[in-house]
Amino acid sequence: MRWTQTFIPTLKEDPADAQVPSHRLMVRAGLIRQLVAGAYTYLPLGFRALQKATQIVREEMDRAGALEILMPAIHPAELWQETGRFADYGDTLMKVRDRKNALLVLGPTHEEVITDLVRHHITSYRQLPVIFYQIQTKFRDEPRPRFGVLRTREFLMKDAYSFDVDLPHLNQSYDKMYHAYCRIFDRCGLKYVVVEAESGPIGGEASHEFMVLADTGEDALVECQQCRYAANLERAEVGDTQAAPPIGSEQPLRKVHTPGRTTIEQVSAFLACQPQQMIKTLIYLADGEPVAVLVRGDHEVNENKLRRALAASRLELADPETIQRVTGAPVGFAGPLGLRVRLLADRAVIHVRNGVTGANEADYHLVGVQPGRDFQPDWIGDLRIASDGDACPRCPGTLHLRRGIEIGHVFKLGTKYSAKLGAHYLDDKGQSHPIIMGCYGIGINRILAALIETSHDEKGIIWSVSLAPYHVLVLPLNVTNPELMQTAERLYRELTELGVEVLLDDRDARAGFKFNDADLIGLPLRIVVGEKALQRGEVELKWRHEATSWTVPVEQAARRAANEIAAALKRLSQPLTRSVSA
RNA sequence: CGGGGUGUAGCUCAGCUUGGUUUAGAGCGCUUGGUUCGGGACCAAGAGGUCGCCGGUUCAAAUCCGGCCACCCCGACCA
Repeated sequence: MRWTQTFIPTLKEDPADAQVPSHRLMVRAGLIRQLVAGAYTYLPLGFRALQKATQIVREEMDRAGALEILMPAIHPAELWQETGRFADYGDTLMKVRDRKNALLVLGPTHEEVITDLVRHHITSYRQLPVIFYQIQTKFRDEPRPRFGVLRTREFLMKDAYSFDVDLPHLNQSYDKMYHAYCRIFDRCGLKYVVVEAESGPIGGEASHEFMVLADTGEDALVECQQCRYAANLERAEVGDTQAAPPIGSEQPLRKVHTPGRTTIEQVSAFLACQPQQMIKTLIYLADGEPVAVLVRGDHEVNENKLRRALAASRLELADPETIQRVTGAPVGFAGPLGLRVRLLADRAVIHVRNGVTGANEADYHLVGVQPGRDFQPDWIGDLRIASDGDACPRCPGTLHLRRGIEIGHVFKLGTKYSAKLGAHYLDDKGQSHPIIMGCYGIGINRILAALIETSHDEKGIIWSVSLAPYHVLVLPLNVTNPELMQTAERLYRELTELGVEVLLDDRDARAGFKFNDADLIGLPLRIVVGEKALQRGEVELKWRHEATSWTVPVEQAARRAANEIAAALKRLSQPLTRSVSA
């Protein structure tokens, strides 16, 4: 492609509303333009990159044996009401009415639609297993679209759904998808972490997220530096912390007046103690029944863990009236001593010495509290949100808090949808069972944004060879010099014949201008055709990600460049074998 | 949905506080001509704006007031 024949509106200045690097650079490099909040047009360069990502995903899904289909974006609302998700999704569902005033949903995901297909057409174990996938535009009316292409209301997603006869077969399908995901992201040139994620009904390691580490990421995760443990913060387990050496001798229990001090900050400041010395007591309603939950003052309750520990389906913080009734004190003065409800404690609490906690009496706290001596929890375990520096649950290492961009998610669904929608199969004995499902998503747009987010410099984008809109930029320094242009055209022709994707910067512009645009759009390999080198019969090659260039005789240039590109692509598609935690 | 901010030329912004010398401006970009030509050149001449929308106040509104809309940020939310 010739630059003058395509449309690459580069910008010298940063767009005013772009905050994160990927957004800024995608706009400046002429990849995208916004239409409304959370919806972007992909311009030629951006669309080519998107197609590259799409094609890699498609090839690897096909390789894994998944079957590509295309489902509608408009769904009847009734189908969503059948699974209850019409209400669960709430305002995030985009809704439209047709001319008959029937309510339609713009699909945010396709469990309902695929399960509807399967319940009508798959009836026998002989038809299983099967994995369907599609690459299609999804719609979610996000409360807050942001960060350019990272969180939008309309986005391209690869979603796949597996159908199996039982859990062992589901695990096989899951592993297939997991490995396909590793291949996909390796080929894209992304550096990613696979983390355990909240798993829902099946439990165990039933869900993994693929994260690209970036400070601008919206997800928090922890990673162990010694072993391979990594988990979404919602999910992350915490190892048992060693007891801190007791400070001084064990003190007796004492009640102190703390008028109006109800928060950890207020009490710790008032009593001149550390938040980690305090025992925070929270009253929850688990399926309507009050329970008391203890965490250290500097920790937060992880409600997912609490829900599992209680085997509760509904969990909420108690209202002030309930707290008054259970503790005998207003909010802010609850403590574990003397409570008549079930008492659950996070492990860190039992290591506290000379602790501070509420006295279950307005305006009073207790100091010198010794867990074990002064109260005994009914249950002790991991209940808190992991924090930076916590102990790894798998090894003696330490957890580090990181931020990441979620680019993929694999999930064992079980029978959640097949049961509700009646997707059953008959086994070899004629018995009917709900089909066991898994679902597997990849945000295609996020692949591009995540790559740019983690692969750029102050000049612009640094594409991986596999996602780059073109492999090579041929840059003649002076288009009015026929000799330079003949050489540039020759390289363009030869490279194209060798299967290399080339962009020829045939604009009549100054060298510096063209160099800056070249760095901005970030094609992997640049070939400069200039007068000085050409007098020696040479052109100049340079990788975008490297600082130095080298020269090659004109006759060899195309072949050499083609070999470099081929080698780089091959390197990406022969990934290191990664250890799998599934 | 709560809190905050911004809407003026294709882009980035000034002008608004204190209404009228502003016939609405600058830089970048764009067009034409010339000089330049290996890291975002220079000179000259141009094209380009219902000042987000609706209403109000006023002799007079980009500027003051009210309503609405859009976009951005923080939070809540995110199978």
